[in-house]
Amino acid sequence: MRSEDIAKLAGVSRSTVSRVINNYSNVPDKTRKKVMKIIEEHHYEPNTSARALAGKKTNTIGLFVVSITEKHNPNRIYQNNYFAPFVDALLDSANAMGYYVLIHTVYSEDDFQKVRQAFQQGRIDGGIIVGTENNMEMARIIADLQVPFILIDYDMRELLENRLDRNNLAVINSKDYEGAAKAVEHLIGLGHQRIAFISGRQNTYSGRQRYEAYISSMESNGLEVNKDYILQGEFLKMNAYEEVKRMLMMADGVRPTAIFSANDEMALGAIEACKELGVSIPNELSLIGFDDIQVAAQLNPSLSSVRLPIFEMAKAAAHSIIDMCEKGSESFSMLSFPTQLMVRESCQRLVKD
Amino acid sequence: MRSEDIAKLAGVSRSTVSRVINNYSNVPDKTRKKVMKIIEEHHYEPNTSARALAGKKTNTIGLFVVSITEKHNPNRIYQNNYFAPFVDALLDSANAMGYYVLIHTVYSEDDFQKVRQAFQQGRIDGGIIVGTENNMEMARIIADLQVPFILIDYDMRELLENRLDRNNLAVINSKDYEGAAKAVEHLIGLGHQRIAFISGRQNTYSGRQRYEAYISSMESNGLEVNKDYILQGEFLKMNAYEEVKRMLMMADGVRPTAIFSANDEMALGAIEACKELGVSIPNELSLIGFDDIQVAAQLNPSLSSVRLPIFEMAKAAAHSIIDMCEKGSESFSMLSFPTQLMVRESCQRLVKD
DNA sequence: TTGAAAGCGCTAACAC
DNA sequence: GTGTTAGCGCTTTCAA
Repeated sequence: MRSEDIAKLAGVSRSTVSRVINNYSNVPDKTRKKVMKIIEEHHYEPNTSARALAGKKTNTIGLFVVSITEKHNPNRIYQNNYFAPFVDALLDSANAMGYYVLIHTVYSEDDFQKVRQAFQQGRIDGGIIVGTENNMEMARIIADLQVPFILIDYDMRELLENRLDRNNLAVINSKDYEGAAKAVEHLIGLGHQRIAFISGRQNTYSGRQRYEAYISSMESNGLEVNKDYILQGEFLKMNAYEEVKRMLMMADGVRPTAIFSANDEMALGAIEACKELGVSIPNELSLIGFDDIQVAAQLNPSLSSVRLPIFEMAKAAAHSIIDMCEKGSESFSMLSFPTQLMVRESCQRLVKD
Repeated sequence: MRSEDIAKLAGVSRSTVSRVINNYSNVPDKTRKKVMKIIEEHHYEPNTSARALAGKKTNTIGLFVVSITEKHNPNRIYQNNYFAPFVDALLDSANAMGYYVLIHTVYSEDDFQKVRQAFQQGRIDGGIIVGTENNMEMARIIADLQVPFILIDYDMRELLENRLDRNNLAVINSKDYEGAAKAVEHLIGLGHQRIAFISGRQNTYSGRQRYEAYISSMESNGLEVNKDYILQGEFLKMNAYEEVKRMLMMADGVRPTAIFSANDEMALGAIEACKELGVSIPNELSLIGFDDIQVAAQLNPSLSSVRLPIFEMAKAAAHSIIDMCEKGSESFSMLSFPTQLMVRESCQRLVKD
């Protein structure tokens, strides 16, 4: 069934059918109704390719999930408690606004070509990029596309240094720095002074932010930053487990009394290490994670963690990209969402002895 | 940059460019190379809409995630530990085969129109439907589309009764019945006789299968099926929590010694109820769940559970649908994947007293 | 082995 | 207001 068939049945021309479909004002109510009736009766759907070819939008946005370092991580990105809800909320919002979402994973630099391809092939009107790395090279390629795009969790400073604050480009971030600072301050408030930090990957914006917040919160409170207390966890549970175990076994006399982990996944590794060495949480060691993954609240003791407003971010991303697709954007924009410290059982006031 | 531009630069006609792009055999190596060079130099990508309009495939498959009963459940489908890895694996496989994936959620009967629309608008070559319900009405609509489609976890008997074993249609299931039977037999093997069951939604295939397996395993082992021991959990943690609490408080003298829960989510509810009532797992009560969600292994005590081969199913779905899109299918097909019982700490041999 | 030309289903500029 | 017509960028007969 094509628009011509509808036209014939309704006794009008294809142009009129097109005008009805596209809600043009210059068609009288009577004609509109007549045409709509036929359309509905026959479940007619205009062919998207033909519309796109004739200059219309595709009403499709691309979501590219970049996860290069995790290419060989069995615990892939959708298992990842950050991306799953992000994808969920994004689909919800986009679908509710009548948009389709094309999702593509990017597990290698090569895969990244898919982003460009999806545009050049005319598959999508705009795109969103979210991932475990925030590669400026990629950001530049995207910016050069001159097409609506949203970057999730990118470093504004780097973006500005590279003059990537272009039109049709937007950045949506969470306030990781603020969240991490809250976590460290909370521990300090409980009397802790020897606070260890399990670091994430430094090639991610959030990894760097959380690290910087730890350092500066310690320093601004006059606390010593002990290098032995800074563990390289790479955001991976396994690494954190090994590192925490090593630290607890080594620093026997002067163990830290608290750990701030740059994500919950690594906090789980820390918990395992503690269990193995018989170190009690929170009695002997307080622990705070980051991300507030689902398990956090279910653990025993439940894990304090910094919650990111993933849903709000995804919703904002959907609205923002669709807005840009439909109206274009005359400016660069940036949104930054606040975090929330979820205080649970894994932290305790330090008892002086 | 259009094919005509490439043609001019290469000194050939658009037809020849098209032949090169589509890998036709009747173009000499020399010409092919010449054209390819220009294409690569200019990062030319043929417009998908134009190709589709001219009769080619879109190389896009649709993934429809149906979750009608969960429309208002804050803990939506992607949080769902079943769908997240399914989506992950499907994307992986499809993308690796050069296919794009269009994902759409279906939260209402109305939304279901999107499935039909996606086809009629020419957005996708084939589709996969996965969800929390297995509605025969929907299956029929899909079958009538006469287009490559895969149904995940549908009841074959119902499908056959409705004569929906059509060409271009395939079903991929997990052996829930077998898995549930294994779980119950395991408990029986540990000496349990009073085994309670937390039931899932009966409007799902897996919900029914797990229920039936429980009943028949009990009966075939000569054990009494006590109606008070069959709890309506609806696959929801909250319901399970309430029901288990009610049962434990009521059936005080003759408490069950074991519980088989139709999913892990509900097992978590059971754990909470036990904790509250001071019932020790596994000392006083053994517990097995279903799905083997990520938390299961991390709980203390860790939760025994039946693992579904989600990844394998998703991979099979991707391969199968792409195969159907490319070659069509002259028959109906069905694949059924085995489950695996993960024995952990939440079950104990019954000590006779 | 190659090119010319028709056509896929739609939109939009133009004419009436 | 409405119809006619010329593309949009590609594939694919058909003819050479």
